[in-house]
Amino acid sequence: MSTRDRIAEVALQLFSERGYDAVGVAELATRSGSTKPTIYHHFGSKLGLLETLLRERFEDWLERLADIAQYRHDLPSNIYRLILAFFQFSQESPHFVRLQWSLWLSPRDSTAHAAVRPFLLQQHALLEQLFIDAIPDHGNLRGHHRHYALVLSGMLAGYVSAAPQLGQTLLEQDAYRLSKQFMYGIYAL
Amino acid sequence: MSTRDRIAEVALQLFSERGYDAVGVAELATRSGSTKPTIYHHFGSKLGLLETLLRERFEDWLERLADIAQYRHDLPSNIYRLILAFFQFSQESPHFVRLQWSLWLSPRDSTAHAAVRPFLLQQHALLEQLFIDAIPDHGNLRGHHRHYALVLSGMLAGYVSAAPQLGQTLLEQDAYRLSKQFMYGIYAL
DNA sequence: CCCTCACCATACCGATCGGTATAGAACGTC
DNA sequence: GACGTTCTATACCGATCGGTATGGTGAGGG
Repeated sequence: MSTRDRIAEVALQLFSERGYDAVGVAELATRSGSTKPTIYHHFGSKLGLLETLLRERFEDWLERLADIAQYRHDLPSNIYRLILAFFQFSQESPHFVRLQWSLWLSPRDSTAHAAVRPFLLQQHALLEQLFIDAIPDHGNLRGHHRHYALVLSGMLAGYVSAAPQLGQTLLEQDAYRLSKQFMYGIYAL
Repeated sequence: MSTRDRIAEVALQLFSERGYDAVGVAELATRSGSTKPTIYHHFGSKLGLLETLLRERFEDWLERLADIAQYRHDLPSNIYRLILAFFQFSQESPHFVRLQWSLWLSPRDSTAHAAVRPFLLQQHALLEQLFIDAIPDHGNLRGHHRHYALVLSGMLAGYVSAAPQLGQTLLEQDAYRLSKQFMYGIYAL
C-alpha cells in the first residue's frame, strides 16, 4: 500500500474516532509512518485531505446506491435492499460510515460539514428520487417524498451510528424488520 | 441577564453553529462582552462550560420528557406527544437541540461527545422504558424495545436536524404523520 | 543520463490554543 | 468599615496548531 493511501486510511480512522478538528496533521504524519511535508505534497492541505478522502470513498458508494435506489416497480424491495446495503457498508467501512453521518449532523458552519455536504445532498436526492418515481404506483407518497426521504435517512443514520454504541449489532433480520416497518408506515397513510 | 448567563448563551449558540473544537475561549469572551478570566471564574474550564451548559438545559428537558414518555395505556398518544415535544423544543431552543443531536453522532472519543453522552443515554433509556411498559398491551414489542427506541430517536434526530437544512419546516401535521407512520410500523409486525 | 516524481528528515514560521497571574473596581452583607 | 463575591483589564505562559523552507534519497521512464 502506497504512502498516500496509508495516510488517507489513517486520517479516515482518526477523523471518525476523534473528529476532524481534534486530529492534528503532525499526528497523522507519525501514525501513518510518514511526514508532514509528504502529506502536504499529496493533499495540499488538511482540508484537501478530508475532501479527497470523502470524494474517493463517496464515488463508489454513491454509484452502488444509485443502482439500488433505481425504482423497478417494487418499492418494498428497494427499501429492503437500501437498508441492507447501508448495514453491509457500515460493516465493510465502519470508519467511513460513522464519519459521514457524524459530519451530516455536525454544525452547519463547521469546516468539515461543508466538505461532506455536497455528497450527502446527492445521497439524499437519490432517496427522494426513488419516492418520486414510485408515486404512480403509490399515490399516497405524492407531496411527501421529502418527508419519507428524511425519515428513511434519519432512521438509518440513527440506527447505524447509535446501535454499536448500545451494544446492538446490525443483522439482516434488523434490516428486514426496518424495511417492513417503514413500508407499513407508508401503506397506512 | 447576568454575565454568567450571557456567556452560557453565547457559548451554546457558537458551539451549535461551528462546533465545540472550532470555537475558542477568547471569542466566547469578546462575543459575550466579557473576558477570559471571568469565564474561568464561573466555569473553571472550557469543558466545564460545556458540561454546565448541557446539565442545566438537560435538567428541564429530561423532566418534561419523562412526563411525556410515561406510559398510560395509550401508546399512539405517547408517540405523538413525544414527537410534538421534540418539534416544539427545537423551535424554542434550536441551538440546544442542534447541539445535542450533533454531539450524539459526533465521534465516540471526542471530548464533547463524552460530555453529552450521559444525558443522551438517559434520554434513550426513557424511550426504551416506554416501549417496555407498553409490552403488556402490545405483545409484538417484546424483545424489540431497543430496536424501536433506536428507530424513533433516529427518525427524530434526522428529521429535526436535517429538515431545516433542506428548507423543510417542522409542522404539527408532520408530527402527526410521523407518529401515524411509526405506529402502523409497529402494528404491522 | 537526466529529469521527474514520490518521498524522508529536520527545522522553522506566525498564529492561536487553553489557561493563569496580577491588580483592581463595583457590589451587597455583616 | 471590613469582607467576600462578581466581575474587568492587561499581559503573559507553554504548547500546539496548520503550513512551509531546505535539502536530500531512490526509483522509473524518455
